[in-house]
Amino acid sequence: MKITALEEYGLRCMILFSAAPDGRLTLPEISSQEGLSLPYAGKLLMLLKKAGLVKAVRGRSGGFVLIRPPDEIYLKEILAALGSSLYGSHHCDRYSIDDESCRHQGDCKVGTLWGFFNQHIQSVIEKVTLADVADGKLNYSQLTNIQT
Amino acid sequence: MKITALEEYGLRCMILFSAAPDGRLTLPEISSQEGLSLPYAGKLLMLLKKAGLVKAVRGRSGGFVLIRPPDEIYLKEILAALGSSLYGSHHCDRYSIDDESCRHQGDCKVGTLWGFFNQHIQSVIEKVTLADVADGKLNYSQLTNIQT
DNA sequence: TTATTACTATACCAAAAAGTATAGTATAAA
DNA sequence: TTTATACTATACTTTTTGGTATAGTAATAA
Repeated sequence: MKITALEEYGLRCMILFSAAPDGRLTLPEISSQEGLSLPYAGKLLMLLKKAGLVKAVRGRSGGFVLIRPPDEIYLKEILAALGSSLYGSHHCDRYSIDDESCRHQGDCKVGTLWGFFNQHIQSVIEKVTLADVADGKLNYSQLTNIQT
Repeated sequence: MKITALEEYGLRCMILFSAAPDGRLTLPEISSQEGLSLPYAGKLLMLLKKAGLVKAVRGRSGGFVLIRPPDEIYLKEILAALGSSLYGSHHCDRYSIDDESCRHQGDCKVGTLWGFFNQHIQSVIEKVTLADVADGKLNYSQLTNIQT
């Protein structure tokens, strides 16, 4: 199982906004603070913008700002903008050998397992906000209680 | 977040053994039952063999068998044989831009988050066996209770 | 003993993800 | 109005993962 680079760096960028004095960051600032190349930072911010999480101001004194305060932005939105979930409808498309449908249609043992993992992760990220993560005060038992 | 192809297909192969009449399967059998090419099935079984989960018998009436009964093989062993965990020591190596160490050394917000997800997954797979998965009788609340 | 069937190993090709290069458009300050 | 600074878009290169091809070794049944 893997975290993708987009998820890793994209989330790091979002966290930067929480700590930014006036909530505004330019690409050069993001790039240098996270040690990313400028075009790559641009690529990440475009993804976040298309998902409606940040808005961009062009021109000389431009930059990016969060569309909402950090405590109103859920991790689920951020991660959805940067990649796909651990297990979803796309999964069987990807891993089916037969042309039309998965060989394990209707009785997919591994799918059930991945589904459980995904279910847990979704239940966490739909309740945890960007502010929670940026504060650095999350703890494990808190997260496992979150799902009810 | 993604499940790798090795994890997907490798686990499917392990499940096959649970259902095999005498517990023995040849590569051609595995290949045809899972719809994988013969060399690819071979690659998967070599990984599982190197991890000490199956043993191979060469020659005309050869094949593979599980090294232990399915209820004594834990998912953790299988998944470890097929790939790396969602979050571990390798993570910061991979995603550090600066040459020597990660830029977020000692205060990695995203690392904390991934760590929690990983912690949950590990707590499940170290207690669930291949037999549990093959039986298809797992359920979500059972899995969330398993971690204590 | 020989042919068949099976595992084993290595090299190779293809596709997707990761990351870079470059050229352009918009805006505000000088 | 010009220039500097910032966002935007597209094409390209590199690396990793996914998957194939092929040649070889081992063991058994005829």
